[in-house]
Amino acid sequence: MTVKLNKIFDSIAGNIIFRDKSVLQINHTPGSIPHRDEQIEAVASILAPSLRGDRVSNLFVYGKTGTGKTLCVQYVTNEISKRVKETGEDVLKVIYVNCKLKKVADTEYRILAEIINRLGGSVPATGLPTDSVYNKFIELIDGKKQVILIVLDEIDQAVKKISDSFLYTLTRLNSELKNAQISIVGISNSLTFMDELDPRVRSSLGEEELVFPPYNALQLQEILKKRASEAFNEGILSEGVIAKCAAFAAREHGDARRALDLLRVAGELAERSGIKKLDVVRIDEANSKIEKDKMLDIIESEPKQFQLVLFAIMSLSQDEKMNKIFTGDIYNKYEEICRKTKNEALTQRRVSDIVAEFDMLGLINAKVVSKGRQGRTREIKLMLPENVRNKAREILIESLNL
DNA sequence: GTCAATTCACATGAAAGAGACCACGGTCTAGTG
DNA sequence: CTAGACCGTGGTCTCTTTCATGTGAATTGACGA
Repeated sequence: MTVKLNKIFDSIAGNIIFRDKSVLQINHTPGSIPHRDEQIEAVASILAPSLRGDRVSNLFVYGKTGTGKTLCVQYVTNEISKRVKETGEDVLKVIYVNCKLKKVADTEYRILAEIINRLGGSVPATGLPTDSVYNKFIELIDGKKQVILIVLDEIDQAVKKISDSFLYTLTRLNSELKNAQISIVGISNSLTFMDELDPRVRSSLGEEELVFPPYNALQLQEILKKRASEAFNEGILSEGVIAKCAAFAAREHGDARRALDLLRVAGELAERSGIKKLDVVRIDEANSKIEKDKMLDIIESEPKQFQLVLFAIMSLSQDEKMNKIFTGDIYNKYEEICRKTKNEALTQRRVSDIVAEFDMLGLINAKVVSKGRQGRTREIKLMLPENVRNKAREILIESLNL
């Protein structure tokens, strides 16, 4: 229905650039997945026994973002559940959980609760002891003979937050089940993730492993061409646009998602400025717009204390004579700002962590340096590009009502 | 001049507290027959 | 008698604080040449 509506609206708006923009959206599932035949086959052959209701090996999938991991696994599992439905036997359930989604599945409890909810049971979002949730889970699935295939996407994020013990519990759950069987498919962005796991978990979880290599520029081009032909109207794309997009994305470790984003945003930009052609310049604009939006989004959605700290950093780096900023400076400035704004100041310990988090987010670049007798600190550089700073300032001033 | 000890200013860890949520079970209250 | 309102308890989760320990090189100061 929404697709239909979109089409109507688009045609009314005299849409000349896009034919079907949704093709470029991240949640779009394409009909075919180029350059991933090998991986799809591998996944399929590992998961195939589930069709007979047999337990399948736990599978572990690595690969950088935008290499099609999630897509392939979802594709295969969809096909399998389709097959199962055709045969009419109810022997398999596939549950997909994205562990990175905050407030949904980023703790042991919530992941479990999410799984149960997907299975049709109901579990409150909070309030129950974890082991009683486990019992409920067992009760729910062990009623009959079946295979539960749990796909844990971005599993590295989850483990980083909550230790690997829950994976261990999950893999060990099979011994408590009389009828049902659980298999786990873990999807991870980090290639070194497996090394950091507890050896017991590693051996039980990593029965099968699969690596998704990044796409190279040529492959990206093909993917883009395919999608672009569906997404854009004829003759919109200028020469070299696709190639440029692919090149950009290939630089970012072959991230196809990034490439598609780039193309979409470029299209939107062209549309908004009323240009009837999508040329190479637009890609550059789109690239910087994506970067900018990403940063501003992060800044805006940050909690108050984080914003205060960031504001302190920004004020300091605006000051010309401060060519190097250290943690101590930030803390002093931060305290001063808190006093002025009647906010309560956090401890230095906490601020130190906040600074570290900004570093992770890429808003700043922090390097631990030792200055001899002057101690050890982080040397901090603000990474916001010039064209973002003013806007960022505005956002901060607004939300902190300075 | 050389070399180890010292020292600074935090980094980094671990543990525990505060406060917000929430479920569950028991008790109380008001409405109903 | 019963449904719903209203606690109290016990659980999770996030953000912090408190207490402890770690750390890399400039500086110091003792030592020997």
